[in-house]
Amino acid sequence: MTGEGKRQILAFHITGDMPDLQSLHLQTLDISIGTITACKVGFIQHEDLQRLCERQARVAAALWRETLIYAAMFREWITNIGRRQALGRAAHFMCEYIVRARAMGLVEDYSCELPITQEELSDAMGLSIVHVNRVLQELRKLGLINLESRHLTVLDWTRLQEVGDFDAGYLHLPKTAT
Amino acid sequence: MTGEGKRQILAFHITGDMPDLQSLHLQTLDISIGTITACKVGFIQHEDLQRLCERQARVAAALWRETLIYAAMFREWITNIGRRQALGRAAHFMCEYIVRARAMGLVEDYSCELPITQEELSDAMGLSIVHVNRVLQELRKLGLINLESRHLTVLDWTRLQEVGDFDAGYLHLPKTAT
DNA sequence: CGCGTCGTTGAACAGGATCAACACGCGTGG
DNA sequence: CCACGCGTGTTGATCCTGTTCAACGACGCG
Repeated sequence: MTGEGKRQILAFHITGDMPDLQSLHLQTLDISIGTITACKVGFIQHEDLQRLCERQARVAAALWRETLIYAAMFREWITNIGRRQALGRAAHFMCEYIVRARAMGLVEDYSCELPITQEELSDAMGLSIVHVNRVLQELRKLGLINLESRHLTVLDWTRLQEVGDFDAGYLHLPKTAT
Repeated sequence: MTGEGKRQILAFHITGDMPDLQSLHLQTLDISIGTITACKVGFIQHEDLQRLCERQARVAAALWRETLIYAAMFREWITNIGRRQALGRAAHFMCEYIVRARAMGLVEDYSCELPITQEELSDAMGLSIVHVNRVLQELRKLGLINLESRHLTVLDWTRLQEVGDFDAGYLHLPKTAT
């Protein structure tokens, strides 16, 4: 939250993600984490994780890698918000979301759940609610996506990527998943 | 660089920083790194660093921590660009820069070198050059900073922080440095 | 049935972008 | 030594993308 009371959403975590890994080696938590759907959450104490990492360098490297990929996503969001205008920004978001969801096995035929309200989308993309609404309509009108009742279907993957100027490289997924 | 040819600067590194740590555990580099001043750069092979981290869990944790702090800065930039308007955005940038510079011992009396052109600033803050110019003038007119010939002086630290809605917590510096 | 959340729409507004000049300092080459 | 070009900073005018405000409709749930 900004001092002015504005919210910025920094990431959406999906099944299998470890949201709090970002603060593993930091004393204070500089963000807050919340759920937007019903969730099953597993907890691991930081101390336990740290002790594990001390003994198992391989595990440490894997988790470290995970945090680096999140950093790459943060960077991509910076350029998305800083340098792309609303339509491309939204398209880019949809591309990222569906690629990540697919990597978790949540996508069937370019179609997946998107349990995110337009208000949350606006706080993630640095736009107003009203404009998010209009941009989503534009994406629908262009025949790129179908989005209703929390369900996203990508109708034209190639063009959606073009509009969103999207390249999945920064997600560092195994090639089979892309 | 965006597909449209627009540039987004994601971070400025100063003396003592390790710019490429972000790709230590990633195969492909998804960003590019350049210098904007004359620099002395030391190189360490990723493999050497990885081997070191395998044997020295302490070192690994310290470097990992470093990357996490960068991730925290990326997050702060997202909210800065996404949710603050130009004046506050610039003020926030100046606050972050001078705090980081001070932690490296580069600040004397709220004053340090800022070898960054307005064009680079604009690409970092997601603004146009012209608007950066005007916003900097505004900060000067408000008596918050003095910025000329690559030299930044903060004239009113308290108010600059207020205008920039700045809290140094996310930089995770030792308390003595703040 | 009533209420809250979410999505949608229209109109007016504003923050910042874009375009086009120009000023200034500096290094380089003629 | 001077002219020139380049990078950088600055200014004014106009345009446009996205915000804000305000209202309404649809839906689900207690």
